[in-house]
Formats: sequence, structure tokens, C-alpha cells
Amino acid sequence: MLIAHIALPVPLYQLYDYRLTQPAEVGMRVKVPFGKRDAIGVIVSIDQQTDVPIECLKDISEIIDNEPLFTPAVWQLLKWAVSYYHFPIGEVIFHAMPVLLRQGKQASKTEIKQWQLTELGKNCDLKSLSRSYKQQLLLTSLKNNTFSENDFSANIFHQLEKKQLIKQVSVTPDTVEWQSHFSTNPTSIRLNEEQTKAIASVNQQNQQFNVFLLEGITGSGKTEVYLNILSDILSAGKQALILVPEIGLTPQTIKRFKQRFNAPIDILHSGLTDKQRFEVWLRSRSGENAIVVGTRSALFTPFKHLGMIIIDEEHDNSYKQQEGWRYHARDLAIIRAKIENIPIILGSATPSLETLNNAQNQKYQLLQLTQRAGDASLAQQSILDIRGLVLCAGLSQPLIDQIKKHLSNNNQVMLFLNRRGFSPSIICHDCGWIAECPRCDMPYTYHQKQHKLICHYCDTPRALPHQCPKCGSTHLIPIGFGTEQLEKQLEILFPNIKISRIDRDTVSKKGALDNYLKEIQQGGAHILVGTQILAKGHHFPDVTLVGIVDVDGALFSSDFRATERFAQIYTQVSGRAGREAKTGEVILQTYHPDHPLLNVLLSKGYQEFAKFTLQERRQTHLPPFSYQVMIRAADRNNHHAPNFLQQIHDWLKSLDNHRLWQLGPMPSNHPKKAGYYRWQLLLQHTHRQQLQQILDQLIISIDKWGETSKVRWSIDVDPIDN
DNA sequence: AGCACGCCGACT
DNA sequence: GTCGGCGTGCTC
Repeated sequence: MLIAHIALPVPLYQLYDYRLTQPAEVGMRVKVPFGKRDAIGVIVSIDQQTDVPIECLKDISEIIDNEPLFTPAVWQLLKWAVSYYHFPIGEVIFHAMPVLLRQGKQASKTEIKQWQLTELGKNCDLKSLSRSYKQQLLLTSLKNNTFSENDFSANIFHQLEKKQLIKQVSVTPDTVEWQSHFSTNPTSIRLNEEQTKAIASVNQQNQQFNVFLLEGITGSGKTEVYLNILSDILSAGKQALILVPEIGLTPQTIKRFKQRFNAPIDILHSGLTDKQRFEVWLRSRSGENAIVVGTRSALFTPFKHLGMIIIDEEHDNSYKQQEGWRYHARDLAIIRAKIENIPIILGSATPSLETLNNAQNQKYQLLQLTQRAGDASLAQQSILDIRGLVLCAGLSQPLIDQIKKHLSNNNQVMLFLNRRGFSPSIICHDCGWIAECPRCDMPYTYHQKQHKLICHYCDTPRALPHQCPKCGSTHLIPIGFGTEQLEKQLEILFPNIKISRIDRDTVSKKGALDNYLKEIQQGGAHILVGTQILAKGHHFPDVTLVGIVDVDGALFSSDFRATERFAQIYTQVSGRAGREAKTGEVILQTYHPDHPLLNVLLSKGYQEFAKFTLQERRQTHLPPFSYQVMIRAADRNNHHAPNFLQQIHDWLKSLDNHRLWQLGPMPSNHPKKAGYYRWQLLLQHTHRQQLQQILDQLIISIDKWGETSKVRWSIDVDPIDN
């Protein structure tokens, strides 16, 4: 008897066995009875073995697919990911499927209704319709294949249908092939020597597996390099996958792709409906699109003939999924490229230290673009010591003076502050009470415009209290400042200047960001206030001054990656100043003007900063010179989770592995979130393989403990704090 | 994750 | 007297 081992969308580290009575293959979806309900699963293997008593097995009730759902490469990728990330197999497989497929929808194109002539209609004498001109026209156009549904009103169709001259039939749309009429539109852009060299290096490798790091400073023409390389890939009839960070889906870049290539380009962004995502999935699998541009999850799109992967802004943390299955799309993309045996390009002005290390070790081939297009020169950067200075919503007088100067020259100013809201807390002036979110035990952020307190950890709002609940005082005052307060202060300081605040609060509405960008693009004196969103990928040709309001937060964080992140944002932001022949200026306000990292970064640039920091990481045995795994657990009573992690800690300790290092259990960064107490245990090991094996054994043990119903726990391989 | 079972508090 | 809260256990 054949037994199918099936992955189900449940957080369990096991497969479920069912009797297989019909022909089926690995990778097909099935419907099975599971407990008291029906579930959709995916066949992972078929054989004659099972550990379950034969009489306890149930039958598969239905086989949904008539061929495996994924391409062999994606299937292999998922299996690799399951073993690497130590995550329940069903959750991994289902994560890689469009929602509609998870729900059991057929993996074929939706049929469309089409009008056709009936036998009667084909032989019909047009003269019999001489009294109704429109009907005649419709019939003729159907006969001559010049028919277009929009040319006629519904009534005409109805009339002819009643006369049984035409009928409506369901047809599956044909697969449309683009390769035979593909062309690359000519461009007037001339490549510089570095670009030419980079393109040649990639093309030399015969479209085989190879990882390239395209390190190009802001404005050095990375996109043009992508376009040139893609041209060859598409000409060979192959498809390409381009991953971009979450907010980086700039319409400008997409437009350039569409203008250059005479081929279908699909875009996967958060605004699509489930149906639209599903359709892109189908088009890719059948080879009907040439390029798919998308965020993190687009990585799992199956392609009929994938020829290249590009990861733009590869250092961006949004490639790392931060809940559920915590995979890193960039890392998985490299595995996919290897499986598919195709080249992959990682592009960034500020590559992650992991990637730079791999380039240094010759695992990746380094391609550099160091020249900015046109005459744009590098911005002048300076540190502004604010010790002892009076600050006004974070702004010092010297910075205000500089803003004034740049505005009076009809230039634009960009102020960067990585903290939204009016103030990060509200305090009672009389008794010191601080408004805290009861579910997270963290201070509420005050949002003045909405007249609300919002918890930035769980996103729940609450009304602003009129009185202190502890002492009854009405004297509640904001402490600290965020972008909203900065904006308000600037309105007072510069009453006649346009100010745009760009952060999650102001751009969450659809199209809002586009409107701001359009306004800014018009030029003229203008102040831009914003968080990280400002730093990412937008072109502001008239910005000549960039002010970084508060750098100290990033320099003194407990997270060892904080300085790397700051250096990346700083480099990207300062690259925004002074393009297009206008010299720019960057000012950093700090209480620590002598901080060595700041000085390396400013005087020598990101590359030297990266070398310096990598050296430091090597000495302190931090990633990429060691491998980390975070085990997280949450409960409602603050007992089960720490106990559970302590049990893991003790079990690991009993292994007596000297290369394994443990930190915890300890409360996580945000110890309480949405009513759950959160704990964590950090593992670090100098050998990846060994760490992997330890995790495999650990999971088997945890299963035996049977504690899993008391805690929600998960494993995060290669954790990145955000 | 779902879904059921089971045991205690505040309602018509 | 019931309704429903969530703690616990199980799913081939």
C-alpha cells in the first residue's frame, strides 16, 4: 500500500501519513481529513513506510493538482530552507504559496467568458438583420475576428443570444509568448568605464551560477548596469527576478525598466489583491512574463525559465522576515541561484558586512562603481558638537542658521530623525507618572495631530488622558521629540517655507508619498522632515543640506548591528545631498563629536568604516565570524516561557560543547507585547554545521518534553534585531 | 493553527 | 440554573 507523507499548514515539526489510493506525485496539493476538520496539504514524499498503525491511517479525500505545484528548483529551495531554518515544514511550504492556492483554488488560469457564433449564427444571412444595424455589425465583426466587446452594449448581445445566433462559452486564455518579438529599446545613456567593466564581468560568466556584489555609490548608475545585463538575459529568452526593499518600489525605476524592454513586466507589491498575486504567479510559472519585480516574498515565485536574480539594496533589513518563519530573502535568493545555476547580483551603495566579508573571501565577485554621474561632487560633511547648546525640538542654533542659509538660496533642506510622533512619552509634571501601554509596558508615543497616544510596539491607540490617573494633576507634558514636533517647530521658525513630513504616519495613505514627491520635485525652497523612508531610493535634486538631528541613539545601542545600520542610513542620506551640479552639505548633531566610528565614517567613508567594523567583529567573535540562533518563547503568566527556555539552556549545556555559547534566558527587547510576556535565549557557535546538528537534536527533545502547549516558541536562525 | 473538552465565575 | 472565559491536549 502506498503511503503519502503530507505537510499541513500547522506549526508542527512533523508530517502526517495518509493512505494513497489514487495516482499522485510529490509536490501536489491534497485535501485530507485532519482532526475534526478538512485541511489542504502538500505531498512531501510517497513510499510504503509508516510509523503509524495501518488501521489508524485515513484516506486522502481528494487530489487537487494534476502536476506538482512548484518548479523543481523552488521545491528544492523550500526543502533546503526547512532544514536550514528549522521551521515547521508545512508553514514553510504554505508561506511560499499565493493565498488562493493555500485555500485550494485550481492552479490554472481563470476561465474567461467569450462570445462565439453558434452554428446558426455562422450560416445566418445578414440581410435578415437589416433592420438592426448594430446586431449586424456585431455578427460581422465576430465573423471577421475584428470583434471587441467594448464596442457593443449588453443589450445587443442579449438580443442576438435570444435569436440563438451567438452564445457565451468559457475558455482558458492561451499562454502568450513574448520571446519571439522581444527587443531592447535604444537609449542615449552612455556607460562609463566602470559600468562597462561590470557588465562585461557578469556577461563573461555565461549565465551560470555566480554571486556578484555590485557596490555602487548613490548616483553611480547601478540601474543602468542592471538594464544592460538583463538585456542579454531576456534576449536569451530567459526570465529575471528582481527583489527590492519594502518601501523601495519606486515608480521611477519601474518606469525605466518598462521603457527599456519590450516585454511584459509584473510587479508584486503590497497593494495587490490575492487574485492579482495569483495571476502573476501563474504567468511566471508558464513563462509569460519576462521580469518580476517584488519584495521579499516574491522570492518564491516559480519561473519556467529563470535566468537571473537581482537583489537591489541588498543590505536592507526588510529582506528579513520578522515574524513566523524568519527567513532572509537575500540569503535564500543566493541558494536559489545556486540551485537554478544562474547568476545573482547583489546591489548596494552600502553592502552589509556579511556580504562584504564574502566578497573579501572571494566567494562573491566584487564589481565597483565609484563615480557619480554628471559633475555631481561629494557633499561636504561636518560634525556639529551640541554639548551645552540650547535645543529647540532637537535643533541647535548653528543648524537653524545653516537651514536658513540654504533656504534663502532657494534650495531644499532635508532633516532626518528616526523617531515618529510628537514625543516618545508623556509624563505627569507633578508626580512623574508616565503613560504606558498596559499590554507592552512601554511608554506611549504622543501623536499631537491625532490627539492620541499610540503604542509603537503593538500599534494600539488610546485617548490622551486629561488628568494623571495617579495624582489627578492636569499637567501632563511631552518628553523628548519626534518628527511631528520637529515639523511643528520648523513651521514656527520658517513660517513661509513649505514643509513636508515624510514618515509612516503621513505616507500610509495610498498615493500620499507620490504626492509629496511630486511637490518636492517642483523645486524651490522646501524643508523635508522624515524618518528612514526619506533615505531610501528617492531622488531629490534640489536638496543641498542634509541635517541628521540625532545620531547618538544609534552609536550607543545594545545591538551590535546598530552602528552598521547607522552607517548605511547615513551614507544613503548624505548621498542625497548635492546632486546634479549643486554641491551639498551634511551636518550631524552629536554629543559625542570624538566618537571613533563617526570619524572613520566621515573622513574615510563607508568602505573604511566597514573594514574597521569587520575587524572588530572578528575580534569579538560576532557574526559573520560566528553563527547565531535566537530561540524565543512567549506566555501569558511570565513563568512558562522562562522555564521552557531554561530547560533548553540546561539541555544544551549538558552537551558540553565548548564552541557553543549561550546568553539567557532573558526578557526580550520588548518584554511584553500584546498581552504576552516574551523571553529569549541567544545561541552562538563558531561552526555553522555543528550548530545546525545541535538544533536538529534539540527539536526532537523539545517534542518529547510536551511543554509546547504551554508556550508559543520559535527558532530564528541568523537573527537581526529591528 | 484549529477544534473539542473541561472546569470555574457572572448573568438572564 | 446556563453562557463563555481560557488552560490543556490532540491532530496521521
